Amino acid sequence: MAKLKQSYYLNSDVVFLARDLIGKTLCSHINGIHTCGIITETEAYAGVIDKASHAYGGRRTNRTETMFSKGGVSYVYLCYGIHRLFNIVTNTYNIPHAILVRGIFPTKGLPEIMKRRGHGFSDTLCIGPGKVSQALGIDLNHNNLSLTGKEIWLQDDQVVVPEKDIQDGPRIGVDYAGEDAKLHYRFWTTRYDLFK
DNA sequence: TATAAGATTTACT
DNA sequence: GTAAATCTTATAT
Repeated sequence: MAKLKQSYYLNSDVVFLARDLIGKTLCSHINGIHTCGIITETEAYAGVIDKASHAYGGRRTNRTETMFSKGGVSYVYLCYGIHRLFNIVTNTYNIPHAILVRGIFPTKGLPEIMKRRGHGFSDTLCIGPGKVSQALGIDLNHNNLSLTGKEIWLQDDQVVVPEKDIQDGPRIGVDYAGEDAKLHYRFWTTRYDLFK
């Protein structure tokens, strides 16, 4: 296994990274439980110029502060008062780019994942941003954590997803963002057979 | 100080 | 298909 280095997250092209993350492995080691999953779906949020981003126009609050950090940390926040959404902060200090992880394919600790989710296995067990966090045991305490640390990290398991099997389209749940809602900043694959 | 809306999921009809 | 759960932030009084 090869843990992704911090330099990987400093890339200034957040859309490129969102696509590149498809097929990478997201891991957590929380409360002594080790779980991993291959990323199957992401969305890019391009900071101050992106109406769908919390940081649009340079908005800076206690919540968005994390996104202004240097790339390579986690951004976890509460959505609808219930769900914890896990993001990967990219680019350099003061550039609030982030990538939302919307789906994973479980590869390690499946029993623990099912227990945390409270459901048996299904194709959609970990598909959906709130479900990903729940499956990996991520909560608000894991905001602003280094992604090269011991609790949460990403690694490259040399899984190759062919270009043609990565699809793109408009982001979900951001209709309020006007023209920016139409941008193809969402990437996903359905080739789960590659990960087995 | 108050109100509306949100990067969602789940259960029920 | 519709609604409920539930809380932070932003905008307005």
